[in-house]
Amino acid sequence: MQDGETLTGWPSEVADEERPAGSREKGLNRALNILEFLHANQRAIGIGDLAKGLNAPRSTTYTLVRELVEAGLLEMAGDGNRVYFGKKLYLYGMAYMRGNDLLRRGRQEVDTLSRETGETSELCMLQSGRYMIVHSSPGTRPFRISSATGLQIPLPWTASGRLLLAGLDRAGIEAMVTQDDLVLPDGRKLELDDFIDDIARARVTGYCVTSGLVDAYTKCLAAPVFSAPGKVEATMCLVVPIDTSEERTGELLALLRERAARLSIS
Amino acid sequence: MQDGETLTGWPSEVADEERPAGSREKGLNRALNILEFLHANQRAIGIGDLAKGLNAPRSTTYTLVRELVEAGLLEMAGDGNRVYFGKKLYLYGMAYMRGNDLLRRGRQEVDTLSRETGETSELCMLQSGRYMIVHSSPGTRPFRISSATGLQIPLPWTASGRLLLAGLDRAGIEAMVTQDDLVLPDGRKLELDDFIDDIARARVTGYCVTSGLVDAYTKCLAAPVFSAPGKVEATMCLVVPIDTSEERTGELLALLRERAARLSIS
DNA sequence: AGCGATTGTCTCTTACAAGAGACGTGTGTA
DNA sequence: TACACACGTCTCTTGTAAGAGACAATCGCT
Repeated sequence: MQDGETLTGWPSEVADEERPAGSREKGLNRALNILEFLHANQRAIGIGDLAKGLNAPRSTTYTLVRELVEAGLLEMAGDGNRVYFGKKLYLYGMAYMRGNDLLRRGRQEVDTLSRETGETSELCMLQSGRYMIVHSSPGTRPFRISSATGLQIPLPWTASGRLLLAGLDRAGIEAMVTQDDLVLPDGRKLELDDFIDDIARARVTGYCVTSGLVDAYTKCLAAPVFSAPGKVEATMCLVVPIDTSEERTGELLALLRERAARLSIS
Repeated sequence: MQDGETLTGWPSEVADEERPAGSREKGLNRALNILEFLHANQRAIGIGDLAKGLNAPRSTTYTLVRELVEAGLLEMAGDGNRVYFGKKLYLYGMAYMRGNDLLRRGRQEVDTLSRETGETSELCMLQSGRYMIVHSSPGTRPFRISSATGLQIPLPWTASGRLLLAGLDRAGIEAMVTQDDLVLPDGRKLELDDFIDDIARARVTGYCVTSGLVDAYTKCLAAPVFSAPGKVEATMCLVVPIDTSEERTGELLALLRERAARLSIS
């Protein structure tokens, strides 16, 4: 470890999953873990630290990193022995965006919305069963509420989560949330049944508002983006201070729903 | 093959390289080839076609695709059995951009420059020894000269190529170009010595202009972006009609060099 | 200088993933 | 109805890549 800092944000999915023993691990998985680890830490990491952080043998890690660097998925960072994402990933990412109308237009709508309202606005999607902020535009308030794009958050913590699951039946929903997901950051525990009720309500009303869920100061307004009738592909949401007036909340919600609906005509 | 179309743009690096025999291939490499293949074709591809296109066994391809989809690097495209890039790649790509000042600022400069001049403007870098368009902004002419980002082009075909190699000695340059690279699209053959002279001249003057190299109708103006004194990290370039007047060319070049210099202060 | 920790490379073994191929199903067409 | 061809899944074998560990070189500390 170059600095005293411990490696925070260790994604539990990366390291453990079901681990039969100290058995061998496939190279591809190791490589995927490396990418995930770099993403979680958002900075260049030394190869040794990478091996430590992932419980991977040093020799293997060196080999993999070399291959990934040659392929252009990783690059050696300036000072010499640290690695971070490479140009190839940037290119693939741009290709994804080009090939994905919804994402491309969604980013624009979110940027516009946050400029018009001054509030933080986000585009969210499901990513392998978890809620994910795909694009976020910070807004102009003196104290911004910002969250990193790519952050994965338990579905029950968010308004968007309630909408994203609106297409599923009870069994489907249960399969998507673990017991841990129902525990909020401040320790409160949600009831699964309440959550399912929320989802049903969100499906009917076509929007969802939550207050003080992930933290005590914010309210979250979300509206669904449909890729097909009944199929929620994404959500747009606004993150506003919890003391925002009823009236303004109503205005914002109407605007948000209009924009989300516009995105849906795909 | 779903449609009658043949798979064009088969990247020769992907399929052959040195192939000892019908020997086994590492899973990671196969996966990297899949990504490269999708990038070359810029569209969703069926798993069967993927296997064909990469000379990979069908069973292996199914397994790999499943793993990559689970990891989020790939996604099943709408209709069911085709795959394309996934959200994870988008996120990694954005992380790369965030972590890379030069790229982030370079994109902005390029966009600005193309808006101000109305000409096509590009940001170029070296990517594992090849010239690559990292970002491109189309300009406002009725007939646009556009090239896909991520396209890899032989270094001797471009003005930027001459600048990107400005930091290398003769041996270094020779290592970067093959005989094939010296043959232009219209069949003309460049002399290696002429190319090396061009590079030396570009190093001294701090810019490079080429006319009618990749095609007969365009002129290419390029200026270097330095990451350290003498180290060319990228180039900005303008693609203009070949009959652009001396005077306007001079103006554009001056503007281009100013902007590239601004990027260099890093 | 003396010590411990880290870095990058290399060798050798064996656990296991890549691949061949069979199977059942679905789809288009003659 | 029969045929040819794709798709998706499964099983079994064996070639090989993951991993353990040794090594020299370098770094940072006292």
